[in-house]
Amino acid sequence: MIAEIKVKPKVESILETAGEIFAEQGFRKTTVREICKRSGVNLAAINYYFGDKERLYLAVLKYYRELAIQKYPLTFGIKETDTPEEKLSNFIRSFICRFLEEGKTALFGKLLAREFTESTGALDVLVEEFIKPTFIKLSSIVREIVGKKSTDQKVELCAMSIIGQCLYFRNARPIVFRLRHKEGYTDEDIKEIAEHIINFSLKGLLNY
Amino acid sequence: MIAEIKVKPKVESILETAGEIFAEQGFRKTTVREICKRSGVNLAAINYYFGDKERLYLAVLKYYRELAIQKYPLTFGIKETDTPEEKLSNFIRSFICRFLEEGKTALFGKLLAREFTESTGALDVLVEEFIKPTFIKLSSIVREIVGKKSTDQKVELCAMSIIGQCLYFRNARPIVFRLRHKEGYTDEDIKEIAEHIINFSLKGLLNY
Amino acid sequence: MIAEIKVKPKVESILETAGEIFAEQGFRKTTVREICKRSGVNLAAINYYFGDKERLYLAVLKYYRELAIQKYPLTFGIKETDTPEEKLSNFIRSFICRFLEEGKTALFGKLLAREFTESTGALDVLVEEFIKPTFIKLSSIVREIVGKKSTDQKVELCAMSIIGQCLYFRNARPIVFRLRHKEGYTDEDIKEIAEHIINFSLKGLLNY
Amino acid sequence: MIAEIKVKPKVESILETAGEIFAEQGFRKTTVREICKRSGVNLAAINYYFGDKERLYLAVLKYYRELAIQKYPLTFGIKETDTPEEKLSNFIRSFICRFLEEGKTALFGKLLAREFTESTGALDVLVEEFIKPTFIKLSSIVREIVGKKSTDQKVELCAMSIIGQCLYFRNARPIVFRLRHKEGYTDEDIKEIAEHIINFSLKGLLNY
DNA sequence: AATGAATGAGCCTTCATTCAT
DNA sequence: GATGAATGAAGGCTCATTCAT
Repeated sequence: MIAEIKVKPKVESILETAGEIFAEQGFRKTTVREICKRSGVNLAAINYYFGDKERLYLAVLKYYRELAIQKYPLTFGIKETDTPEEKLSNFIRSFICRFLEEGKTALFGKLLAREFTESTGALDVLVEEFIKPTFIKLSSIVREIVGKKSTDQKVELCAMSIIGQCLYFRNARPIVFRLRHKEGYTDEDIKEIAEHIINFSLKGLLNY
Repeated sequence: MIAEIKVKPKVESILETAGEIFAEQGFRKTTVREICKRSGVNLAAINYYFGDKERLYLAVLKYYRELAIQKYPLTFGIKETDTPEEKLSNFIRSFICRFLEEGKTALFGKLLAREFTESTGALDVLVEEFIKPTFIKLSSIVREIVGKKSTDQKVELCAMSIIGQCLYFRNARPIVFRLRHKEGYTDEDIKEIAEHIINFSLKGLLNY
Repeated sequence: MIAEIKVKPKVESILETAGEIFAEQGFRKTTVREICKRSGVNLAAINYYFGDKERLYLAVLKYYRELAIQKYPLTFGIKETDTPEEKLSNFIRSFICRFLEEGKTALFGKLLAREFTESTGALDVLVEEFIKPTFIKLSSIVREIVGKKSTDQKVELCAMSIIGQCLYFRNARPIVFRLRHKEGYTDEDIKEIAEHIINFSLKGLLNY
Repeated sequence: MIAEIKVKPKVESILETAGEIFAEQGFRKTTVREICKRSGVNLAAINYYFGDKERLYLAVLKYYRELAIQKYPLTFGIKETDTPEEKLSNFIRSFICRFLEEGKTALFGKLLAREFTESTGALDVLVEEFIKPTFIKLSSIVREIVGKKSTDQKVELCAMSIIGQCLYFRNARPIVFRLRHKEGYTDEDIKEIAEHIINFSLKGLLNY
């Protein structure tokens, strides 16, 4: 029946298209005209649904964040019964997947990465709601591994070393591909990268 | 003699100012108007000297790259007589300084970082002339440390782990500062970060 | 009974709100959005009830004209038994009150004043149905005072001199307040103005 | 010679055209597009020369004010040797001419009148620099006529009565023409109006 | 009868670029 | 060689209006 063909609500369609374009071109370069055109809606629609370009951008960020969290919950697939080393491994695997995999969730990573160099004011919320919790989670795992003797300062630096490695493969993608003469990560690549970071980091944490 | 007072050529003045603004605001947000105003030159000067905004940007990149290389040669302060571990230490210290220190050279780091997310076509040259040599240098050091048994693939991953850590502290600056409630790195901070990465990485490289 | 609580019809609610906003901001600056919002009706209601913004405006003008006439009939509180001088005095007092008093009726004065500088096509009707009768009334009073010797031309000029004075205190309000460093007319002010105009005009009419 | 044909500077051309349109349609209704089109300049010219629409408007006001003052100096053709009555007569004649005559100077009157009902923020300056001086001038003449016994308050009201009459014939123009079935004032009309107001007002001022 | 959703036209402004001198 | 004057293209946004229900 015709009635069953439920059209994807216009709002969602705009959010998705806008997300792609924002991720690809950045906030400034992106024009609302293009978003509307590619979404098949009127130029005034963005004003109608979101108020203005900036609030659309914030909505996009929120939308993709939800999507990302839904697929990769902030627990990072960690069970309380895991050993500290297992926890770290799971964290890294989950983190890597979240950001390196292609698809909608990777898009959030792209948007996030853009905020680092071209902050639009949305960064504060993102840090508070997304990055900080992740960082705290990782720090607690690191603490379990290095034990109580280490200073908080050192734990923090170690956590950053781990995050830094993971993000490099996502942020420096254009570089990596140029060095490797490739055009994308295969699932195999991703797995290999994750295992490497796990191995490298676990050793790095020894005797801290 | 009056004649000897050589005014800094207009071109150079534009390059410097433009670099600051590009680094601070990114390519798109930067307007030629602002560059001209802050350089004290006519609005048409940029088109006259450089053709257009994009070619000015490329010139800026080139200019600051020269400056950076001049201050921190691509040898990274490494002597052939150093032990492999010393070489790595020196490399990391040099790399960290190059990108974390404030001043004109750090500016190149900023510009570079922007290219990652907001590539303007200049990236190819930068990779070839700047990033690749750096990466090859680091890889050869890693190779010395892990020995000949390891695969090239593994060496490459290790090199990336090291670069990733170093760059995190520069690219994720806004995050780091938000997490630490600070506003910049002191010389002490930079030193501490460098030593941490050296320590973490040397252990990470064990038994590869 | 519930049924007896007769809600003020939506149409009237719109007319009142619209009148206030039109008077305050003028036709162009006023947006249908604001009218709808402040009236608590749907954005489409105005087009539904009135056709478009302009026809709403005309309806508003008509609505407030009725209200004004209802409160201050076009007789201007003049009795046929009054002496000509009493008639003029009453006319001026009534006219001044009509336009200087605050409240809904003054609102009509505001709308009218706007039509002078920002005519929307409604002026013709207003002149015919409202201004002309007033002017004819005043002219007949003036004629009674100056006697039959004077020309119609002169009578007309005198009537205009009187109207001009009255309107000045309403149209030039922003100026008057700036000159006097006040923010509105008190009842005392209005009375004083009326008496002044009566006095000034009666003398002005002598020997015409 | 071609060289002698001195083109009217573009800026002035814009000011003139803009003045006409602003006077005719008001600030809001006027579009920069139309101004540019009728001035034969590019759409961006207004931004280039004036910054934005509002600053263009202020420039227009200033331009026409200068023109008006140049033609009708603020002395109002009054000599110190005149009797008070002559001074008032000259003031009124000058004032009437200034605002009723057709042409560029009348345009300033139009713009001024608009500010009364559709103030754009420029009113403050206009009051201070133009209206207040005029009012003070008139008040001093009135004072000379009524003598020292009268209160300042009464002098002020009388001055307003005079101004009110004069302005009525300009602001209520559309009404006057509709009542008289005419389409403009002839020089004869203007003269007659002036003499009427002089006569009416001089008598009105008696025994104050 | 009444409305929430959606639209089209148009406006002001900005910006890189060009042109005449 | 260098610049002040001027421009064309495009962008974000606002607003009255319409349409499907």
